[in-house]
Amino acid sequence: MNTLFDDIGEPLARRVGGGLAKIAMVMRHQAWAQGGAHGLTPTQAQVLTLLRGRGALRLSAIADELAITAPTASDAVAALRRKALVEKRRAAEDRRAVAISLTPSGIEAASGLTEWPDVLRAAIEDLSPDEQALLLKMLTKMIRTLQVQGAIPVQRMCAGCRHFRPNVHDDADTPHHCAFVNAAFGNRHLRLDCGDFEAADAAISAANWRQFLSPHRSQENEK
Amino acid sequence: MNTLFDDIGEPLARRVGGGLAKIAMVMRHQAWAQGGAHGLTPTQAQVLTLLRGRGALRLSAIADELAITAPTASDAVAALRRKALVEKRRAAEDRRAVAISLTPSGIEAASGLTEWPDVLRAAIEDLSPDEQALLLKMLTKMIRTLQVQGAIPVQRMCAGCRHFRPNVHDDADTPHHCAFVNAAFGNRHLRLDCGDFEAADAAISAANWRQFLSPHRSQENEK
DNA sequence: GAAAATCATTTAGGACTCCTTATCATTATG
DNA sequence: CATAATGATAAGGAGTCCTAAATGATTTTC
Repeated sequence: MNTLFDDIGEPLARRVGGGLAKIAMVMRHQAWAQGGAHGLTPTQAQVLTLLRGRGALRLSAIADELAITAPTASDAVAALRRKALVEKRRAAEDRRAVAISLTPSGIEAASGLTEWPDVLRAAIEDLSPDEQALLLKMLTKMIRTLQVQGAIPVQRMCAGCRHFRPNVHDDADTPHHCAFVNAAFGNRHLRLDCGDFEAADAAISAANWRQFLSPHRSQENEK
Repeated sequence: MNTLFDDIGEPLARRVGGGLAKIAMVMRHQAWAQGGAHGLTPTQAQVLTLLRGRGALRLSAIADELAITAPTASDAVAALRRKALVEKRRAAEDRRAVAISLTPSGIEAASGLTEWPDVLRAAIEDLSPDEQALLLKMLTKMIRTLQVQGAIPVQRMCAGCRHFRPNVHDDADTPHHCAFVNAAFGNRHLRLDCGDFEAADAAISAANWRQFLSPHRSQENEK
């Protein structure tokens, strides 16, 4: 079982990390190229995309979501305000805070951003649908781990959602269930940013997670 | 077969891309945090790591590998030279070019960089070994696609190497073969940066690739 | 209910990243 | 040999990203 290759070279996890780093490099490069066409930097484009999906946000929320410090976020937002793509208003509930939202031209700019750089899309679509579904599941796992570790803020994803019922159906194609829309779905449908997300409490979330990881519905089934 | 979820929301490839983007975000954030401890920026750390693995390089080679422009690479190298971590020498063969190499303190700094940020390593190691092997295979595919498209320079990876013989063994655990070390290996052993890499010519590379993608050794076996 | 602590954000300042365009040397090429 | 093409750098500008130190606004505490 063990081969020559198991004992030499870098450990598997490190090689996987190296591969992810290369993908990340391409994404960063693409982000510059794509944003440049619209006169936007990667960070600015990210802010726009974030606001498009989430509506008005605090500065601190933007900083958290993008894993940057508040001053950096403030810089980026100021640049966008200069370009009249966002506007700042004092928040009603907490008048220390500001609510940042897209202007009409910001909405337009953000929608133009949706188009993905072809190179990366091609690389993803080169994988079979099954592989893509599997990859999505693995990414979900990794992101969940990062979230639990506190490396990124809570994501609005199926894992961690109150409505998520992993591996409750016998159909191998669509084993999961979403209680919100009351429908079965599969790994290929897993979401990383769902508008209907509601955080589950810790105990449920942890139980769900175990259920998601190991599809063996041993005890449950016998009842 | 088709469910409600297939018709609403973003397409699978886009969600996968979104997941990769989140991972990329974490990596960038970690790169700042890790480099900061050594007084290095992410780009500088990348240059150091690259030189550690590859020895002396031209400036243009560094720029290509990191997917940045020559001026940017020049900036980063100049910053490293100021810190006495690299040295520049005119190349012997082409006196327009410079050969950039690590100084003793550069070697030391580069080896300190090897330690990965725990958060991401944990996220990868949270996947089962089988999943990691599968992920590595998918990353290999994606990187190969990017390489064929010209988005990144030729990588010194198994896919594309003269010594690679994909799916020639019946053993499901180690189906591939490396003619250089003359040993069987599996997906979990795939390399993205191998010192023994030698580029295969286009025809062989393409044939290998098809063989790698579809493990059905139909015709070959009957001979 | 005024002083103190806390919070959300901004300023200030510095090192770099990244780009485009332009300028040198040096090889190639016709 | 004169005209490309190439490898690297300079100049210049917008922006990223950080830490540390202000501002205001809002709670807390005595």
